[in-house]
Amino acid sequence: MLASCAYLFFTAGMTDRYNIKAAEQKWQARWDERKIFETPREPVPGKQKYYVLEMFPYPSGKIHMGHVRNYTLGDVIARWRRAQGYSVLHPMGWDAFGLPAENAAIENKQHPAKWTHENIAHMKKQLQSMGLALDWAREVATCDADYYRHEQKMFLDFLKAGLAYRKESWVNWDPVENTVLANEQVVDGKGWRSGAPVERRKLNQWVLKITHYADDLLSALATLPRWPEKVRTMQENWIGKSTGAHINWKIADEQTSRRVDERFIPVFTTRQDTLFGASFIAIAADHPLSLELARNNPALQKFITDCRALGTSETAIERAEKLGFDTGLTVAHPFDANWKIPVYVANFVLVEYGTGAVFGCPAHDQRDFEFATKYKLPIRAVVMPDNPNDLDLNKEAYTGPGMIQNSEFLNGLSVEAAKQRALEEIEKRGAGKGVTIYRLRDWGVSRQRYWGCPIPIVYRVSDGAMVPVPADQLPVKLPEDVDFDQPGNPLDRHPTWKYTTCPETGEPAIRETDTFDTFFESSWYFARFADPFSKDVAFDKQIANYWLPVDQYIGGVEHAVLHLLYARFFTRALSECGYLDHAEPFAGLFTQGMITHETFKDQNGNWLYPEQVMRDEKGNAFLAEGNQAPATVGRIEKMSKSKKNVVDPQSIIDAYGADAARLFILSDSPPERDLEWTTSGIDGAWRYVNRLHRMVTGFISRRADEQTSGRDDDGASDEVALKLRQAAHRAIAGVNNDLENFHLNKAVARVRELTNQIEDVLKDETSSARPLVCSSAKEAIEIALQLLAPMMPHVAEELWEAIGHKTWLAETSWPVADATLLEDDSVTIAVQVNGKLRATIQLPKGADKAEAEAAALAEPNVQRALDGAAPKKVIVVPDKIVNLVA
RNA sequence: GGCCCCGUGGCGGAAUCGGUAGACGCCCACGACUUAAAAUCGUGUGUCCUCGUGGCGUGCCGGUUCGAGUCCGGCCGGGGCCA
Repeated sequence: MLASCAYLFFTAGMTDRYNIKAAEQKWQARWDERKIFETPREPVPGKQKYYVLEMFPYPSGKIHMGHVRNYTLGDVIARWRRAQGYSVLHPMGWDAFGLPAENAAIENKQHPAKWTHENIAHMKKQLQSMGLALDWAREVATCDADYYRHEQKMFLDFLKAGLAYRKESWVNWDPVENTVLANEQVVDGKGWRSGAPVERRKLNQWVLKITHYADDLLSALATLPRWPEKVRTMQENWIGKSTGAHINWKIADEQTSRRVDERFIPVFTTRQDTLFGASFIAIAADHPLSLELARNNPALQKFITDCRALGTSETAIERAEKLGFDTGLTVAHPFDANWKIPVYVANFVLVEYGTGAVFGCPAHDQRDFEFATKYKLPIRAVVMPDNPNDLDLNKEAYTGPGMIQNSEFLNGLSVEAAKQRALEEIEKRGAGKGVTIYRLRDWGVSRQRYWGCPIPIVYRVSDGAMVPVPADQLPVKLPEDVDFDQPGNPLDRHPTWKYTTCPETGEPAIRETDTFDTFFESSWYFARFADPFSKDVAFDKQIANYWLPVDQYIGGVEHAVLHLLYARFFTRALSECGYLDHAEPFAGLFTQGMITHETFKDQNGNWLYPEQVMRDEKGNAFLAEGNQAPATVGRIEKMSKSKKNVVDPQSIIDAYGADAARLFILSDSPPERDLEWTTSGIDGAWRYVNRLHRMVTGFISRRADEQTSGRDDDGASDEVALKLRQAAHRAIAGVNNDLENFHLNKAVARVRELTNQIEDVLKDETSSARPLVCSSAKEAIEIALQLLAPMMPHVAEELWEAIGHKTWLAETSWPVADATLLEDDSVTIAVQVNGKLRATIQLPKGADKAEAEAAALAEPNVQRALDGAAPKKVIVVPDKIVNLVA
């Protein structure tokens, strides 16, 4: 295989070949030694700041290709902005709390802290071998008490500000991870990491009041133009603002109601315009009224239990059969007290959403339609579409626009107008009021796990009072002596840590044994990076204000409604508590695509690693070892350990070098799209690194020969030299534009094109021997190296030095394109006849229309196409095109 | 079901404002070098034919325009988010 060939050549240390490993290590050591990527603690006067950040990694053990892509993208931006003269902050750290460390502890009897720190050490080495321009002096690991003590303080401040509270609620319980999950962490009814179906449990937990900012989080999306539209839409949908009404339905049958005073079922709706189409009320299984009625009703009790088994996921509920239980109760219609409507307990109503009760209008809601059909409830059309054929109530509900009918005072109004009118009437009658509700729920942050940040709260034994640990007693450190012999949370069964005294009274108290959701740590790390040196505070306010928001944040789209929403909330909450003066953490966001790879299986259907498979000339796959039995090639999918379609970045860096790996990952595919990892792709990148090296070192040695032989300029025109200079300066302008727009694949293509042009010039030995051509070739080579420096920093530095520079490229400012070289004084103009290309002509730039027309008509091929006739019409776009209409 | 994004050579992808479609790379073929192979270098590479500065060609059908990959309408296919 080619990969191994490349490796052989490389390790054979052939003298005429670029020694990748030696050069990469040399430059990494030099950069490191002089600490050139460390950002000064204090803001640099006279320089504009630029904060580049990639989502920090979980220290799982070793880096994967997704990391390589993520950090290469960020590094290109950081190095480029740095060369442009910005004061760049480009830090790195570790999202170090989390479940895998505990699982490793259970499996290997190794303490999570040890496991985590060993992984960090190894992954740090790996990242350093990529040659990233990172400020390692600011490295943080969120599992260190020096980090998490500050978030304990934040939590106390949130508590004071009313942004954190404790409540008993139905939660998503992941039976595999043995912990609670937030709504955002449940995907299709399954745990986002474990994939296990979540269960509903009622638990006491700590909750952050993200809903306090629901409206702001939604409307401020408009202030983030440098975020992908897709992510903004996802957050918008997730927050899910809807306006409607709360309507109180009076329970009509007083006999079943125990109390004498009036009782109501409050219902939330966005379709008050269809109130006259109501035919039932449905309440959630866990609605207080359901529970009350179930006390004396075993059948209802069983129905409620069945509903709970369904889980909390909206999709699961949507797909399940719509089931109901007739309570026997009826309620009075808000617009007609004599109109009695039955009350059902239904499995499709969620107690957490709205009021946990809805009114059913079967004609205009598909869910209600299915329910009404099943329980033979009336279906009454009150919205008439413009085309009456669209309304077929034997088949399905009609949910589109139309005119209201059968609705007394609403008749004749449009849906929108009727919503308004109905709301006025509801409020006039005192039957309810207009409200805005959100789908967004408050963020439950308690996790029943050890490897997380302790929640700084104790519960006094005497009276059960909940007492925050005073700020001066922080951090509440995780105990180190824990065992994982039994399932469950080791903190909960810890013999001493758990037992403490109340900071207020000195009485016995028990610590909160839950820890924070690990999304807590990642919600403020970007601010800590601004000032990780502060000991007593999370960060200096002035310094954090200076660096924030992050100018360019880069990471995977999978965090669109998790981390990115939490971080936006945290930034607001921290600002409210006096830590910051910002609302938004990330001014620019870029979401990269996944790395994919072919999948392989053996004849028994077992997944195979790519290195276990060889391909013959026809592309047939077979086992590389043993009996060479045929293998099947499957779909190209996201690299994943379970499908074994992974390539280890370390083996790539070892065999091809970091530059080639970086170049390939930047080439071809636009960064936002998925990138297919291929052997031929990395081979191509490797070839380019060597070709560049060969070209430049060849140029250097030849120039040395010619200087000693003292050849003269033969006085010929410098057309070749000019063309090359133009190409180089156009490449500068082009690459700037590409980087500005994150089109890194195009930037790579542009520099490769420039390299081709330089090679073409050098190939012609007579012209390239002329001093003018030679000096322009040197200029073009230097520009190419400067443009390549952000992408392939090592080989660029190596050649920059070889060509005679004493200053490093990493400390050289970005080249500036000479405007006079960007424009040509003659242009190629396309000549079309009836819109079809028939010729191209060369004209001086800015030639007038008559001149262009005359030149176009003079072309024989144009005359042939016109068949001798004069054109009926002539369109001339100066310097671009001439179109002759026959 | 609703909303959004995307369909360009054998492949990944370019084409910035509606103005020369296919930059750059991969694959492949042929040639040079070599005892040979690899590497390297060179040439070709959308498609069809009558091999011409020829016809056709950017998922399909239609429209706007002197001119459409690009704009508009409808359809087909893929993906995402919400139901």
